Amino acid sequence: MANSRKAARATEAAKPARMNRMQRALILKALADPRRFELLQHIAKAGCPLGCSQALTALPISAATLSHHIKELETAGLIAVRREGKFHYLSLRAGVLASLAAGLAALEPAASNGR
Amino acid sequence: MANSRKAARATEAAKPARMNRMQRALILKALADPRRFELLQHIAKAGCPLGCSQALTALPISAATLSHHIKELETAGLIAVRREGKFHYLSLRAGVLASLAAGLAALEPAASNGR
DNA sequence: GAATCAATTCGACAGTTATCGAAATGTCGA
DNA sequence: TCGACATTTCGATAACTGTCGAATTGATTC
Repeated sequence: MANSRKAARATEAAKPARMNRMQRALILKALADPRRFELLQHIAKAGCPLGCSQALTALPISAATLSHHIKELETAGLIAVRREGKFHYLSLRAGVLASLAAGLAALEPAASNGR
Repeated sequence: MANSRKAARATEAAKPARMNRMQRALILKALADPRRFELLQHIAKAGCPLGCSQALTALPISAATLSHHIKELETAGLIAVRREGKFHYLSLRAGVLASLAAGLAALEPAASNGR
């Protein structure tokens, strides 16, 4: 037991860590809502952390709903929220989407083999 | 000549075609349910097309529920159902998961790569 | 045709979720 | 402290979804 293989955290983004099914289900559920996906896209494209107000102007939803979606994305581990006084800034958490993508792609049987 | 991408149609699985957001939302929704994901995993692992009855013995759900999940996966375009007389066989549709995975991975800003 | 098995559809129910307005919390400047 | 602004929480509602048993459709065999 004691599989402590989590110490290699040097460069911080190139490792698609394996994720368990609970985590995966959370993430997929978070991504499955179109508004939430759109929000995530905005965060991803922004380059710098995105302010909530900017997100609010970019999406046709109320502040309450935005807050709800932010919480979902954060709970899923997809984004990080930096709270700085009055403002909150949203940014992608590196590696999570890559992990998921790797896991999904791995389901396919290598594609180009004959049958 | 300019469209050399179309010419590579022979082997037919190595190019992640772009998918629109409606399609993507459908697929993500289909994947977001744990049972459905498990079913998809079974189909993927099976190698040969999986019979409904086999799927039914592999999952702790009723036939009605299985049928519902199969329809969801099929509607999303994730699986193909070959109907052969009394029996139906489920198989992965190649390229769909890969497409989705590519799209998701592309959201991340390539992290530590010089690009 | 009748019986049988596989799969789907129907009708219903329980649990979840996206959404909003209103109220509350928290932060900052005057 | 007060007021203005950003964000969250609360309460409620409508819509959706997973689930099942029962009824149905469809194919095969007797």
